[in-house]
Amino acid sequence: MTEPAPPLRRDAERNRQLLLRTAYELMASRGLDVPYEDIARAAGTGMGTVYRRFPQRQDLLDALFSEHIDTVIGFAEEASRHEDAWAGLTWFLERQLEVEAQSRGLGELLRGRNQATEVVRRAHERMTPLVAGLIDRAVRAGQLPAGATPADFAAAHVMVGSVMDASRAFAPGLWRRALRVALAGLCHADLSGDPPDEVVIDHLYNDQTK
Amino acid sequence: MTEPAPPLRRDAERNRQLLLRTAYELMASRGLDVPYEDIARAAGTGMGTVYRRFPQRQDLLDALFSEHIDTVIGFAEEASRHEDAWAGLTWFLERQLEVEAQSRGLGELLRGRNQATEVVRRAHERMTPLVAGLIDRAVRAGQLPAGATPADFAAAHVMVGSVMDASRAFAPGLWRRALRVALAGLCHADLSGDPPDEVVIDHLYNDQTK
DNA sequence: TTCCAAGTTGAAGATCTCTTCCGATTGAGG
DNA sequence: CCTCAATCGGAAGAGATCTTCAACTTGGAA
Repeated sequence: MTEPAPPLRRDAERNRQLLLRTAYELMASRGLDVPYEDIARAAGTGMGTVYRRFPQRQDLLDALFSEHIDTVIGFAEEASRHEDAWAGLTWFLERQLEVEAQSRGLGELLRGRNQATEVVRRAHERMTPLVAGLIDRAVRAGQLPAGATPADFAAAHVMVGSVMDASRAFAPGLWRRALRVALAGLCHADLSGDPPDEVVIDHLYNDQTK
Repeated sequence: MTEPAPPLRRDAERNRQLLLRTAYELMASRGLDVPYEDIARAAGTGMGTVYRRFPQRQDLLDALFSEHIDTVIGFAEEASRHEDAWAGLTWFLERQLEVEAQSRGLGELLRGRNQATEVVRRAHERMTPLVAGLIDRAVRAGQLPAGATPADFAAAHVMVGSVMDASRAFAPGLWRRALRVALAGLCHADLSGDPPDEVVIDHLYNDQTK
């Protein structure tokens, strides 16, 4: 299926790596919308080089973040094996947010504030059932109120992330306080009424309303 | 101080009102960043007319939203007179978010996702002490944990607002569930450690990091 | 009715970013 | 060393939005 992909020329491969490092740095601090021209200038190449290697921005995002996303998937898997379901859930959410705290761009990607990459979509497809399993266990254990859904954790993720984005510049640790609030809220709120539709979680993470 | 402001010619005043109505509608659904050209076209005027009446976007925003903002300030005042401090806080937050649910643009303004207008800044200066008073009372009444600050409510506001923005298109009522989570969280979270700096609340609402 | 200051319009220049493209350069096989 | 396909660089055209402005129109006072 996938083309054999002939190896790059030595100089091209060097530029590719350079561009990836440069783009990662820029997106970590400025978010995903860094203009190609800025990336090229910071890397000392021409724009054409960026476009040749990454014709679509998605190509760049995939190359940049797929390993980080795999890391997050790994967190979900490890969490799902946790004996204490609630501990697993909180551990997972905190790990994921810690990763996002390191890179504004990755946060935008994981929280769907931009067009979701196929890679991100698949990641969520992979993680949602694991989270759902943890939630079921936590509810049965009386750690979470009945009615809690994966969409509630997605919403909590978005909520804490919004505080992170709003405060990154002047209070980089404030999101942890917001996380405590969100987690305590999930435990104690009445979640019995109008359960979020199944598809809400997809929309929450994949909507392109900007 | 303020110029006597000579009355507008009849046709100009008519256009002004038309532009305000049109801009309000567009910003309610699309947010504050609607291009002037779109407003002009929708109102059936030329762009020059919009610029003549509202040379800065701030002028337009002030004219559009100041009365709504006064309404919200009124909510804060009414809430501060509530006998039950916690009930006052929840009532206020819910009223404010209901208003924002009606207008995406107003939400962006009140939550500082764009450059804060002077009007908005003053509104927060007005409301913060009222909220602080309610919080003090609620803490003394044992309704809130010690350590709760106005910044925590600002963060809750931002958090619920982010869910509102992310879900407006496909689940317009989802924010109420997020609000229940946030409020329950404020009641039950440990807020004793590292209290947010006094200025955090200003940054949260007024930062232009976009 | 006349007149002109106030008002209106939309083209046009400025910016910003995206995207393409072609002439110039270069790595690596022969 | 030679050759050429792969690669590079950056100018240039396109699209979006902002902002200004000169020519045209009109409300309303005299």
